[in-house]
Amino acid sequence: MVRAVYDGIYRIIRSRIEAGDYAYQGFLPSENEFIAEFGCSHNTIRKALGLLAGEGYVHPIQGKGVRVIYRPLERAGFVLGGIESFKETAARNRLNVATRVSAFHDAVADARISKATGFARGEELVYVERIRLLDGAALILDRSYFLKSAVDGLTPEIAEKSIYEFFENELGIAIATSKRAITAERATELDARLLDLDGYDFLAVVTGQVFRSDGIMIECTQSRHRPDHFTFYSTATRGV
Amino acid sequence: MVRAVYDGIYRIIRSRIEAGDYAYQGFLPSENEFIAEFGCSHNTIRKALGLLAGEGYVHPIQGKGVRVIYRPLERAGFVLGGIESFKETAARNRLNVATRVSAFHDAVADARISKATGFARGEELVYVERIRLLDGAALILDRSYFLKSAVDGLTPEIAEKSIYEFFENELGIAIATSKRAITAERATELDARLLDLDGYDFLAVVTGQVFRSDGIMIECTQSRHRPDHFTFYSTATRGV
DNA sequence: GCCGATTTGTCCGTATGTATC
DNA sequence: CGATACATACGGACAAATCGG
Repeated sequence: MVRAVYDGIYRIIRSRIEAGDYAYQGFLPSENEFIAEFGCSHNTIRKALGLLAGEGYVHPIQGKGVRVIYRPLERAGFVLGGIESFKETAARNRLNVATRVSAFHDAVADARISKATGFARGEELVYVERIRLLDGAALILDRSYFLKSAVDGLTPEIAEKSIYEFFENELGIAIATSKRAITAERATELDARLLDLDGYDFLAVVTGQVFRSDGIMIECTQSRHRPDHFTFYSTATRGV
Repeated sequence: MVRAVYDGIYRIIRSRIEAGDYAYQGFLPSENEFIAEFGCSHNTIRKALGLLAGEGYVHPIQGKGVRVIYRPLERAGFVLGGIESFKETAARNRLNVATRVSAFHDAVADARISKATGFARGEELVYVERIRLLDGAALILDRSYFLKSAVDGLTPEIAEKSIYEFFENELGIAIATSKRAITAERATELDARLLDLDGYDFLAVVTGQVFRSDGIMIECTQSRHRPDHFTFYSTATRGV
């Protein structure tokens, strides 16, 4: 895929910030300096800087400059908040990761499922239950409903690897938008049976809907995390 | 403050979506139709639509249109994920809300505080501990450090009302960016003493940093929520 | 399969407003 | 006041995806 100009510039500036080339609390070069460096237009630079601001790397101040507010994360754990798959996350954190599929069967959205997931009543689905292991400990329980028509050819073997890779490489599906809700809940019998709770009797729960690039919801997943390995990061910006 | 054109258009379209004028899974009018309606340029409409997409209201599909993916929330609780104050949230949910200040004193950032909050060592701070009551039940414990130089004139009486209103109206401070991390944690002795835990022994914890519009961090707050009243919403978009 | 109309995506150049110093 | 820097808005051009004939 050929990348857009603004995306390339965004990545370059982001990597410089992460490398510390631009100091925390310092200012980036001005927009005009970037225009001179990259040979692009005002709007293109602004789009790249807008992405960085939206992700909490920088903060623009009218009349002064664009301040760097990024610092490396201190607490270990999963970096969420953007769209990042389990495998990507594990790789970033250099952990030994495995997935075990504990259930895999078809289902039809009845009233209960429809209310919980947002799929329409009667929709044909596939139910997948996965356990995520880090360095041998079962830390995450994923319970997913997929839109059956969208994941034709999905097997337990594929689910053990990465369903996202299957989406993108085999089915050519581009994931675009996802919505998540984070809550904290008491661990259930099922959680206790499938996870290494290590004394914990509560979990951090992420319930998410995934939309294909044509806007159709194709997945609703509930991820139940042992709390000591879970952190969800989020950045918000108020319209000035 | 005079609002920007794109912001007004964004609000109009958003309110139509929330009112159901544009159906879930249906398409918005095309960009050209909006241009005709609002009498503005292509880019201005795109900026408004970009805001809606970023907040999970719509999902644009190249060559087809902009699909509505918003639906009213089902689960009661706090709407977070954007920047919304406790009072705004309570008003939206029509709850009877009160705040009690349980501690209020100056502090200096030592090694421990500096590591936990991100304030520099030696920085002069104000520590504020607040309990949020909904319909008489103590559900949330807020423990905040403020940059002393930025909140001059802050009193316990003001903290009982809204510190954000104090920021914006008295001090003329505009809050711009905030970063948050969500975790689930075991309730402490302090939590049990100050909150109505109602049998729960764990909490949803939001640790957040607030940046003033000049990019300086002025607040670091940890909000500890009883889990049955807490939900954090988030929308993510993967760069196509 | 091709072509043309429609729609969103990207990029440019320019102008003007507003805040900071 | 002027210089600098970010913010907003416009108009135009072309690319890419979709859909219907």
